Amino acid sequence: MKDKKVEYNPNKIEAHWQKVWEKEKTFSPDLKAAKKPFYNLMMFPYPSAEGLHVGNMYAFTGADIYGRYKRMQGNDVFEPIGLDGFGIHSENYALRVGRHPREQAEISEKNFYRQLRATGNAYDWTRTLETYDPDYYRWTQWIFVQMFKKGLAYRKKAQVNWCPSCKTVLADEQVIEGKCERCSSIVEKKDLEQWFFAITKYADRLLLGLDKIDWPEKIKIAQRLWIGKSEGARIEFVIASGAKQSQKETASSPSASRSDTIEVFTTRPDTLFGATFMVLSPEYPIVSSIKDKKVQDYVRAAKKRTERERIEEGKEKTGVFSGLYAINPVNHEKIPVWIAEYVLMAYGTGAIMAVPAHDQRDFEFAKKYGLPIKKVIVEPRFAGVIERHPEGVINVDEGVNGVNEAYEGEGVIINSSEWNGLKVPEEISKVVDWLQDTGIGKREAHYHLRDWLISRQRYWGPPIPMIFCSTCEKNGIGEHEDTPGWYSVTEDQLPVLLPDVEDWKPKGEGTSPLANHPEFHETKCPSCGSKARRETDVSDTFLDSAWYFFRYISTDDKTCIWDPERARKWLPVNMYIGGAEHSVLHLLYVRFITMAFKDWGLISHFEEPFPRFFAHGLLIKERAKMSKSRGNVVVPDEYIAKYGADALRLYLMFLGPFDHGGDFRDTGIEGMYRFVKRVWRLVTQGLSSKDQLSSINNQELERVMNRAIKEVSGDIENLRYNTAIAHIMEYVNALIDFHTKYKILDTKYCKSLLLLLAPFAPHMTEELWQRLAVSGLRIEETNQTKRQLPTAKSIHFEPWPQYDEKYLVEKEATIVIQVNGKRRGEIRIQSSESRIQSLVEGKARKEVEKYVEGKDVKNVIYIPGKIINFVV
RNA sequence: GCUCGGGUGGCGGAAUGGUAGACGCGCUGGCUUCAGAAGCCAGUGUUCGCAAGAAUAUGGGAGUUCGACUCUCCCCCCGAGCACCA
Repeated sequence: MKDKKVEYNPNKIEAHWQKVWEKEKTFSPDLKAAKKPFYNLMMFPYPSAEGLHVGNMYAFTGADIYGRYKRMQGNDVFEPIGLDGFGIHSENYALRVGRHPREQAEISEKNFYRQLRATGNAYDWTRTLETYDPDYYRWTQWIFVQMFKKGLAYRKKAQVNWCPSCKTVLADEQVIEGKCERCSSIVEKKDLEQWFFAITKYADRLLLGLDKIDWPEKIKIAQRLWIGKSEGARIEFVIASGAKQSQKETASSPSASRSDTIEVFTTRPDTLFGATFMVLSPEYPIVSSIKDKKVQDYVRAAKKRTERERIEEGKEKTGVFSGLYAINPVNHEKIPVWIAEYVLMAYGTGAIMAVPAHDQRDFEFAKKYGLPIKKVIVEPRFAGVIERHPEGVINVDEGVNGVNEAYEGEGVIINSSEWNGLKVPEEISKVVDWLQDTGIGKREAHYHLRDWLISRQRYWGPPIPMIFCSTCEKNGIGEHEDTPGWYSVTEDQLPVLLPDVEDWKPKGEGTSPLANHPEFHETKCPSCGSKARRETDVSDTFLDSAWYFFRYISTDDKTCIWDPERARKWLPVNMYIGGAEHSVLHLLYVRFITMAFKDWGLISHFEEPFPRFFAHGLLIKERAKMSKSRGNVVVPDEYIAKYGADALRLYLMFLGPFDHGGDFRDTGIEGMYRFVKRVWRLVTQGLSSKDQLSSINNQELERVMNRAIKEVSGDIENLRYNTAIAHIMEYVNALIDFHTKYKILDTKYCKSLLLLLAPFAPHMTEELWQRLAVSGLRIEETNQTKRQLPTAKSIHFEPWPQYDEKYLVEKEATIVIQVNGKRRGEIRIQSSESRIQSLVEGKARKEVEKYVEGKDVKNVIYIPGKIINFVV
């Protein structure tokens, strides 16, 4: 080439376009005027000062590509970014580096935003938000106040998860395998009074809503299991009179309203006749009133162990007889009441009816302590036998003695008077109806989901906007009748500012550092005016991130939580992309908060915040998750400096399917950098005018282009970026071959190539697009030192290329010939002829004569245009 | 223990009933160069063979089918989530 070569210089190009896009507000849609709003959102990042690593970049780039594709399809795409920098994650980082969280937040913010800019994502930089900004957390606090006003926020003394290292309580969702979600310390149980959000009131809606949303099945299943609905019945057992314990009424608990009965929850009311004993959890209220020394020793030993120890001690069940008896309400048998660890206070009523014949745990317990086992369900194949025994009593001991497991499968009820012959599980419902009619029990569902423990004994978070007045408490007055002494902070007093204090580190005494600051917590009661105290705990980080996408649409308006008109236009979020690790944390909380907003009338046209969610895979390094402690965190900066963000974006997306993640090894980046340079060279050197082309038959090229458009479009729509890039590469290879052969190339092929590549490599495609617009044909070195603002419309607003089916058909078809399913040859044939089977068969037959010769052709299978198989 | 993903060349992966290994990395040989880089050309699952060619091959085993990486059943291995939930 004689032309002056135009060198590819990614650093220069990328910095230039990033500046231009931000200055021109290229990716800041007019939220009011937009005609085709498309809210493209990536999961909220929390910034640490190590900053953004390639794992984050992997996720964000994948989300950005989708947004850019939607923009080129004519949508007004809104792609905001912000920082979830309030809360325990950020505070723990500040602790580690020994800097005040506020100071650290400033450093992290600057660094994180710088890195995010360098990745070239199409963020709307005019609408960033940070959760630690008082203009933001004012509304987080406002949400808390609304929760309190609607009775969804309440205080309760309960056994809660306590992380001894983070020195705070945690929600159930934040305990992973008995360990702290943040620091992996073993979580302890503590009896503390805390604030909760009543997410369980939404359990059924959270469950039902899953059927209506387009989320990965995996995530939906995880949420279903977490919500964990089990349907059954609550059944009351009366304690047999004659038990001489003095039963003092203990602290009122919903599960033990009366001390002379024991209520149980069971999913198998059909086995009630088989209940031969009962088991109470060691924490069950009446247990403490049993004076027996053996009982109290057992209970004390059990309580001393952590939950984790109890589980780790394995399947070996231990227990002690309480001395009490209860009456089985259906057959009036007197059955013993035991106390055992394997029954958990936290689930159901903390007491169970034990049916050893049909529950493996009860079975093991019964075997160990020699308790009776009564079979009340038989396998379906015995159904006929039961009909011949009107009493429904057959082989009571069959399958029990000498067998070492309970029968938990489906079957038919026996030994249960009028229930005999009912099929289970199909007819359990009839049993429950019967129990309801006779007043023995009532239909009930229980959930694994617990209320969301929202308070944290930490500094770096939004102070919970509540005030406690002991005077009012004494008088039994409060904002609600049932919350004496407690008042929410009035709206005009929000935000309750987090004060700058020196002793911000967690103390571990069950209170927040703010408890040491009277200047913060001393206040006046909003009702009676006497001395009162502010709540000093802060709220959970997950509350900050549970509503951020509402705020993005109105960051310019400080007078309301969001502009309702914009909400109607922009919400719900069209596409949400993030990690699967939040399936039962963030993604559940967000759905709950959104449903609450709907009930409060803040929104009306939706209650699922994310109708479409895509879970990307995890980018790992050397087969392990990137983490500071492993020392395998890869930062994108040096790669961007060396190869440019465009090459790195392409490399990351080419690694494998976006929902699978991948292992980051930098060997492949070189190859991708070469690819980017090849494209650059092709477009800068290879263009000629149309007239020169008239003599060359470029039908094949036309087909390749249309095919590329079709494949790339479909792949991006399904977020299959790796194959999209592969198809772009095939297209590039075809263009280079053509150019090598004829030395010319029609500009339109280069243009379509740039358009297809634009979402992946936004900077270099913009640069080439703009140069093409200026020069029309041949790109030469322009005066780079005096760059002007773009003269043409940004490539990122150009319409996405369309393909035409008619160019996709090949003139010649290759038909593979098989004999008995084995490939034996192939023929090429005019596409028009491929429809005529006899013709194809004849030609194919000749081709594979040596394999068919002298044999009977029993069958010929022909798939037009693809394959022909002779069966001999 | 239960639930959900996976298992394909030296590597990442493609192909969801019709030519297994697209696309890329790596590697081998060649061209170009003073040299390097970059670039270009050819090759690259395994076994036998100088070659033509043949056999064989998608964790293992069985099955359905004219035809199976793809569907069904059993087993092995890896990863993720939940876990004494009554």
